[in-house]
Amino acid sequence: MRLALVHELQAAIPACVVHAAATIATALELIEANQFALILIDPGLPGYDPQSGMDRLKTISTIVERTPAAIHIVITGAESAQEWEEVRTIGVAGYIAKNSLKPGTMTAILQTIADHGCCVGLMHETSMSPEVYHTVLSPREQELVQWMMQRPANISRKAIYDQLGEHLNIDAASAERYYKRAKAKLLKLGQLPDSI
Amino acid sequence: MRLALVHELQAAIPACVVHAAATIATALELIEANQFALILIDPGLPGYDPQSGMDRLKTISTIVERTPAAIHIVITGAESAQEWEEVRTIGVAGYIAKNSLKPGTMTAILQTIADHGCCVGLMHETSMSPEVYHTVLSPREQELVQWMMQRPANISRKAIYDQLGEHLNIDAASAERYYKRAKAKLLKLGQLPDSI
DNA sequence: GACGAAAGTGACGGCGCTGTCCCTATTTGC
DNA sequence: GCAAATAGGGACAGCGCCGTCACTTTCGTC
Repeated sequence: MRLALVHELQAAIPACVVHAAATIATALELIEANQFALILIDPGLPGYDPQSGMDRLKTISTIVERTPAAIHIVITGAESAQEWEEVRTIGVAGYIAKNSLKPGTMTAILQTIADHGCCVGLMHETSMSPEVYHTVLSPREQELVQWMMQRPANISRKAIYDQLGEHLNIDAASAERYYKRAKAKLLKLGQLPDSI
Repeated sequence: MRLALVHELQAAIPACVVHAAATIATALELIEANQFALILIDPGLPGYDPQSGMDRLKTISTIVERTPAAIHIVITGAESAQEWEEVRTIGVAGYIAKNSLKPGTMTAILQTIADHGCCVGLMHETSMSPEVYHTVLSPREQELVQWMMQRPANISRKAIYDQLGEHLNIDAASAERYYKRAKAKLLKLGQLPDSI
């Protein structure tokens, strides 16, 4: 889980160094030994950390107080607008619900913080369409299949190719070829979804 | 977060197809449209799902009842030995705490289920050493640096190379070269950690 | 002074993913 | 019927990661 966050961060910030801590104790060691520009805090479940009986708010404020030079973002599983208000007064710049953390969201969040000084929030899942992942497909192929499966019936495939070309900065023709290769792979392995 | 789980699964099971659902509603659609061999359930935070007021146990039992042919594993953030006992009687084969979910754990869990029929549990973090991730390093290099930083003072680097060679099925000499290349990269970019 | 452990550097083949280009049937719509 | 969209397959260069081989230098110790 930590790793997933690290990857999101690395995707959002090219050429960065990320330190991760499993417990509050190690986190406190880290912020004493290093100067961080950005700190993500996941307070974990209430009263979870075995090392200390600290609760969520105490955990957050402790870290924020000891690192006044850094920008702070709280990642939480149990989102709460009230908590967001509370941590905001402490000096936290962002508050993200894990549920709204899709690939790329981190980039957007950081951008918003950079622009509007601080302050971002939480939104609920909008796309509830199921997701399918095939190990035989490369990431690009995977993405193409994903997009194509979400295509509304009244839109031509060609339009999707164009969209994708723009979105990924590649030729629409290349996008087309990706999709075809992906489909061929799935067909050969008998993993052809009905929805294609 | 879902993605992280999917990746763990894909790493554990070569050549598989993974379906993922963001909500119980979509999950129920999926299990009606497909025949699954393995089902991971993350009941989420208590009373979280906006679509239904189902609580954790109800969510789990609903899914288990409707898919008698599948093996079920529950992934939870708020681990509880009592809950594990409860879901076990329902027919759940595994119970994993998110905190003990390190890369590779999934493989071990599935192996244990395959061997011992069912039944796996939860253990707390043992290694609390901090983790560092550099975008400039390739995964292999990253791993090498990680290992080397955890080296006890009384063990020669050569011994680590041998360990790694065995662990990764590569030449100890190659491991040595990886480490050196990684160090060179970090040095050139001024990101040299003190602990090397 | 000699010898071995450790450090630093350069180069190479293999492989998979990416993005591109080209060519041919079949189906769909006007 | 004709044109455009859809479907299918084959080839290629670039690039990064992986694993390997070889060579030089520095340091500490015996």
